[in-house]
Amino acid sequence: MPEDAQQEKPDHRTLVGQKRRIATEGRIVRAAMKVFAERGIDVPVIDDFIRESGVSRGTFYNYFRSTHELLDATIELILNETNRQIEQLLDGAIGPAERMATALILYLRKGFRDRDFAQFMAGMPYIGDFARRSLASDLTRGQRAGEFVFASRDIAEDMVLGTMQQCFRRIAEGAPGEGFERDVAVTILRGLGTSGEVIESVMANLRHRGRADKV
Amino acid sequence: MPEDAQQEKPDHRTLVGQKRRIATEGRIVRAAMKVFAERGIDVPVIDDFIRESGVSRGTFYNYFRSTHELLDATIELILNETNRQIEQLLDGAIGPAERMATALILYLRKGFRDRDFAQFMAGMPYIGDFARRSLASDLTRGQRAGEFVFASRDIAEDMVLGTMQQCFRRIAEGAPGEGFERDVAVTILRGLGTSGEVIESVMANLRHRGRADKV
Amino acid sequence: MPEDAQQEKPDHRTLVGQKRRIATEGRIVRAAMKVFAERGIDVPVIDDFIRESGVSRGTFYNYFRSTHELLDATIELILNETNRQIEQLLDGAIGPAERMATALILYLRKGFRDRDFAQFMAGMPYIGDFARRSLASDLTRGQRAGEFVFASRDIAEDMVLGTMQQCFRRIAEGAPGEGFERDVAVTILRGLGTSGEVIESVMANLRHRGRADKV
Amino acid sequence: MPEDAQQEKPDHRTLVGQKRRIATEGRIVRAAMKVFAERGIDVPVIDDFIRESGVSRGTFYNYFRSTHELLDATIELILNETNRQIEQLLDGAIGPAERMATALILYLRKGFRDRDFAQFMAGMPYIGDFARRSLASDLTRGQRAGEFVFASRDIAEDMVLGTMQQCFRRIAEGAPGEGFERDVAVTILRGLGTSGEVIESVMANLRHRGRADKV
DNA sequence: AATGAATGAGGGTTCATTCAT
DNA sequence: AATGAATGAACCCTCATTCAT
Repeated sequence: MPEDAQQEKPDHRTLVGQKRRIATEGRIVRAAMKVFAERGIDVPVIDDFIRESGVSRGTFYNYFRSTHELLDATIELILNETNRQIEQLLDGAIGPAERMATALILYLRKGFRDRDFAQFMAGMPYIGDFARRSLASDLTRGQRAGEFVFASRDIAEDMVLGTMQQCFRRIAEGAPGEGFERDVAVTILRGLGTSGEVIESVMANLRHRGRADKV
Repeated sequence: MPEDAQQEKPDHRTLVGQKRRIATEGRIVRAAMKVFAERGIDVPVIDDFIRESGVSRGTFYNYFRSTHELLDATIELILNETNRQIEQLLDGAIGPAERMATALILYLRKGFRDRDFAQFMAGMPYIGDFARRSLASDLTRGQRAGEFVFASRDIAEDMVLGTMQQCFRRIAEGAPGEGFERDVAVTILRGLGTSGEVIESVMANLRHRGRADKV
Repeated sequence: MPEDAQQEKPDHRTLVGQKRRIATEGRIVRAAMKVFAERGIDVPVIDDFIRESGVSRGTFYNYFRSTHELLDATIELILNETNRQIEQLLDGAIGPAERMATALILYLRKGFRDRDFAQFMAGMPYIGDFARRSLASDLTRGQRAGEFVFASRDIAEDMVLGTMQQCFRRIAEGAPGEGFERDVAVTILRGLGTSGEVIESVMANLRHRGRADKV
Repeated sequence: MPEDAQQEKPDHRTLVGQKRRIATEGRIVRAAMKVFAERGIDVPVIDDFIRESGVSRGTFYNYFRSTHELLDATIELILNETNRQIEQLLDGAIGPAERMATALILYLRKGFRDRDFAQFMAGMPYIGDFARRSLASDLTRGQRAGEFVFASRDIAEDMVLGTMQQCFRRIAEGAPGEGFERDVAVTILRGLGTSGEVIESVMANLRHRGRADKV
């Protein structure tokens, strides 16, 4: 019966349409990260995004109604992706301080390999809000385990995030010297009140396991 | 009659003109700090500055040819002024760690008293460049004196500046709890590798001298 | 199986297709009347019509190539339908003045019952062109019969149409008082030069026959 | 003293500025009437107004923030001006019916002389709101004086305005025959219930006085 | 030196139209 | 016949900058 044929077709069309939608949205967001990294968050104009992504003006507006909406989507995508990658290498066997050091180092290394990423992280004022979510629980656990000693968790957060942001800026501007990311980790652990012995053992472990070479 | 004035006192005229120039420029820059604090550095438009300062469009352009030029002038003015105030309270009698702690605390307190200032400091990515100048020599002296122990002066700078910027953001968003600025100082000194004893004595001294209550 | 249907009943297929065509076109035009009524004739965009009718963009263009084409079709449909309904109640037994009064009243009553219709009639500048066709012969007959006395048939038309349009506007804006449509008919007949006696008898007849309560 | 000179100058500048503002606003509104007349109220775009008036985009927005705001200003200006002209010729010596007939005729004659004006009046749906103000009191007075006999003042208004609007349309489309405006006046007076004798005397008076030839 | 009306390039947004499925 | 993603021209609006006074 013709009616059956009618039933089937829409499904096929719908599926094809959905796939295309997702592909196009991805294309725009990928391009957006690069643009935001290169030009900051307030300066770029819609034209920059459509030029970089290769879609038309109209298509851009089919997906995002402002650069701000696009920025949110971009941050979400980039950080989720990175966190997923890093989380894979952070299995539960290690203590809070080592976990913290590893994560920081992996983040920075990603910045070394992908200059756009470093610049993106350096320039986003809103990243803090996103990052605090994952940071908070790590700080609490480290404090309970006695590996972190700080008077205020807020200030601890500020220190970690602020330092990381400045370091990303440095990476983006031109590669800092050998051992940079390890030194950053040591500095931050010190600021978190981790004892010298724990710091030494953590850093030694990292060297052995080589975990931090991935990502 | 104006004509007489013209004939008789060309000098007077010039002097008045010069005074007016300086006064008008000051008016614009004062207003600009508030505008930059409230709206960031990329968003505000010329109209915001002339509305806040009360001068006309044409007058604005007599003094600054772009918002960027105005931003530079504003940073210069604000930071010089603040540094001068703080320097008065930092006579040579004290050691590098205490000097560092005092300066940081005084900066933060200024943020507490003047929310615009805190927001301004939180939002300026370029402030780092300016601040590093004064920071560099302090770090070197502290390292020589053995009060700071860090592997990389670059990273030490990043940590100090990054942490401070995040803390200004927190101040701007809403007053943090009691003892905030002292805790920040302790956290930063730890990050700089200052030993626990030195930190304790520095913080105790601050309490006695009460220097940090000024500014 | 669809294939069978194809082989066996090409006629059936064509018929179904034609029926669907007509049904879809009707759906779009119905929706269009509402849209034109609510938003006027220049403001609505294609999106308004496809949203209201529930068809897709592509389908819309299968039927109408512009909103102007759609407007023409809509006017044609609405007025033809209304005229057919009214004509049924206007059998030849009555004289020109009574016929005119009845038609006007029936039109207005349709507006009372269907606010969209009233708004549509109030907002269409082109309706005049359409309505003049049916109006012209009535005016001529009334003049010959001596029930209408006017110097210019053009002006008589303008008066009838203009008054009706304003009255539809009033209906659309909020229901006018009791007896509105009868008063309108009297006013228009007066303007057409109908004598007081004829007007009275016409209006009395209307009351008796109750014809005007339909539609 | 120089200060005096300073005091004087701003005044002069201000005055010059104000004059220019008024002149420019007038230029835009004049052009707008033509554009609205030619293209209706929803179709024209900002470009049409700036092309016709010869000002720049930016200047347009210095005076009006939307075409709607411009339309309001235009209606206000055109109708006030016309009313003022007509009012001069309507001194208190004449009765309501004559006053009404004269005003209608003068309005229509203005349409004859200025085709843009006729088109403007024909196309403005909002003009009714404006015109009703002046119409209302005339109708009331005529009713009290026994020269108008109607059941509903609302409907009387609708009839006058609706008829006039259709007649302006006719004028705009191409000049109607000799005696058009007098016939319109007669038709409207009839619709208002004015007796045949009063209508005759009013129309005769108009012929004698010749008042209606002005404007 | 100060004023503010005028300017127009640049950027934001909408929407009629096409076309592969 | 029906669908809806993609397109880009056309429109809207802002705002840095100029310039006559």
